[in-house]
Amino acid sequence: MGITMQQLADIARVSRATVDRALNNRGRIDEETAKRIRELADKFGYTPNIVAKSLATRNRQSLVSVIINTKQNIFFSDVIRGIETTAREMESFGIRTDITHTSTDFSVADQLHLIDAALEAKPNVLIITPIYEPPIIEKLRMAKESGTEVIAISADITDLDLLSYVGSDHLKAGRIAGNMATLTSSGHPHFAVVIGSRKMLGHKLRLEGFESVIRETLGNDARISVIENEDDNFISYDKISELLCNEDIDMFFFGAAGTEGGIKAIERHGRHPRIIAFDLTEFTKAKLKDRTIDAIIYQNPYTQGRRAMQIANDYILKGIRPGNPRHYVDLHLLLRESL
Amino acid sequence: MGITMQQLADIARVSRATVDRALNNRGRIDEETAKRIRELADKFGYTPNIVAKSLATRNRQSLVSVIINTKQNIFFSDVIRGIETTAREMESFGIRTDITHTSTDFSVADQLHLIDAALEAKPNVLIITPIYEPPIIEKLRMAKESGTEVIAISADITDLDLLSYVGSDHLKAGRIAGNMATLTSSGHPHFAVVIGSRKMLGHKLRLEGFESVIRETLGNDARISVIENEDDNFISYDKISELLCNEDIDMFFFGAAGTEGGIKAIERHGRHPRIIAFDLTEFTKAKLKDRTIDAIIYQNPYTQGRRAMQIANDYILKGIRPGNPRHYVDLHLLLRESL
DNA sequence: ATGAAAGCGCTAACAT
DNA sequence: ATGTTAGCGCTTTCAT
Repeated sequence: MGITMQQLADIARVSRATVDRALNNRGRIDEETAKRIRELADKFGYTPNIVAKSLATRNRQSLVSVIINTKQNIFFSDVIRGIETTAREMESFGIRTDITHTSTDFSVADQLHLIDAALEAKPNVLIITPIYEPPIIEKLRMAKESGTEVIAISADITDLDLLSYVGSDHLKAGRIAGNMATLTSSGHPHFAVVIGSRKMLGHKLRLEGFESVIRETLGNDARISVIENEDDNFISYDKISELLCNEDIDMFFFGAAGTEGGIKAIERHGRHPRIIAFDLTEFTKAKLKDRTIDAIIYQNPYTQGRRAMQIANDYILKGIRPGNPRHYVDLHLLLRESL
Repeated sequence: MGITMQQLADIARVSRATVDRALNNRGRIDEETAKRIRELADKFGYTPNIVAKSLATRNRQSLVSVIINTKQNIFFSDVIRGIETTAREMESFGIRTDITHTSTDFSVADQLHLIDAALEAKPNVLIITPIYEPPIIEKLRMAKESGTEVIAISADITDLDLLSYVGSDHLKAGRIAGNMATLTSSGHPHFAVVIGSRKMLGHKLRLEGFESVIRETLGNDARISVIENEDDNFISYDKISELLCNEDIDMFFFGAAGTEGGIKAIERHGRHPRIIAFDLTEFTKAKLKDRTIDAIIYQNPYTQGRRAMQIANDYILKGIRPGNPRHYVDLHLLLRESL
């Protein structure tokens, strides 16, 4: 435990207020004394007591605003749980959290409105799953200019100076799936990768990751078929049914939505290819349990929510900006016995 | 944000001190008023501000003592990192942490001495990797009686009323390894499980977990050979060399130490069985990278350290005792691409 | 440019 | 049995 502000003030023969001015660059202080105090602080290893600090500033209520879609996906309800748990812990520190749940898929215009509404309250940090469109990006840029830092969660935005992106490394997720695929197959396997669309960055990256590992490991001994199902279970069902009529697939990698339709098609067809899926839903969990699915790549939604909040809190409480603005949450490979 | 203690006092028409007495059972108060205040607190949803609380009690310095062996295993240096990181965060809350590193394998007598030394300072919580011997258990029981709660980390103790055991579920670890084994083999596989000794609880459980999954999944189609290497690399090398001369092993599961010797034997022999190992060391990491090892079961040592400290802190700061005294940290299955 | 003093929500020693 | 008061380490307003 280092020295206190009062002790430092005594050493420097000034008052606490002066130490405060020197260390927090509040101006109205002689640059000489300021420098002297800073050196002394350094020498004696002074570190502010964050508990006392937040007690003192608790009237100056900080605010974190969160805009996230609840219903679209079970994934997000776990993200929200992570956010809420952390929010409760931070209340004692005088940090309030305002969560806007959006219950349906929303348009760019909708999200713009929500952002505007959230910014009214002048939050210190805005946590959002942004739609990747120019008007949104522009709006978020303005938010930052007016003093609200932005954290993108679960969906990245590259052309904006974010406080952080918190989410998963999709390329890596694809590589892990590919790694598992090579371990669980032999001979000249034929793999099928099912995604929503190559136009979606996350999906595209997962596919690339998968393909690259397969090529590096098996070269041309393996074949890869790609199915784009527009995240729709029925398209998924139809396309996979068709594929199975013509080809002998050894393993499926479901890299996005439409897993249920796809697996239904596989079951109807009566074969037992290996299956790797993405994310833990009621459905994938049940299918992992009954051994239909062999492995699941898990993106840790709860942790994503928690980390985003922790980054917001560290920024508000200690003024810390993360060294690396891309915060990738660990990806886990779950087997039946991991549950 | 709920109401403050002062507000509650005003509502109840008493002083803050009385509210304090009522809510913290400090006695010297009329049972009637106490009850009335508790009801009021409930009604208005009063929750103590933990920040103010710890500021107020920071002179009453709480202490967490830690006894852990550093050098024996890289595993523990990660546990310690987790402990130290959390310790630093808690300093502002007036919780000091005292870590005793023990640099070599130690005897029961050594550990008894260390416990005695640690207890001198009357810590609120003692975090320790206990040796499972009666004198140690007896000593820890006394610690608890004299007001020091005990957290066992990475090694469980069953016949003692611990604040918590933090570590991994060895049976589950074995089952995950078995699960991976079934996924990566076909036909009538022959598995070899390498442990230190069946006499060590953790090793025995991992073996049992592995065997049970294999039996459930493959029945008698699979064969399992067990090797006990006394955690010694040379014994490991010899026994595995011998095994490989006589048998055709499809997969090895290294469930404890002696992995390096064992893998050396396998490499000398020139075969390429699948290999699943335990824990992330420099060696296993390198072998996972170069594809000698296919998968690693990871016990999250860092998280173990962190969780143990969090449990200690919650107990000290909020008086919370975990509902379940067995806190199992998530087990992760790592592939080459997970690194 | 610097200091004094009040206050954040709580605990604890000291009255009454 | 209950109240008063002085802190805990910091920020902030108001004097000087």
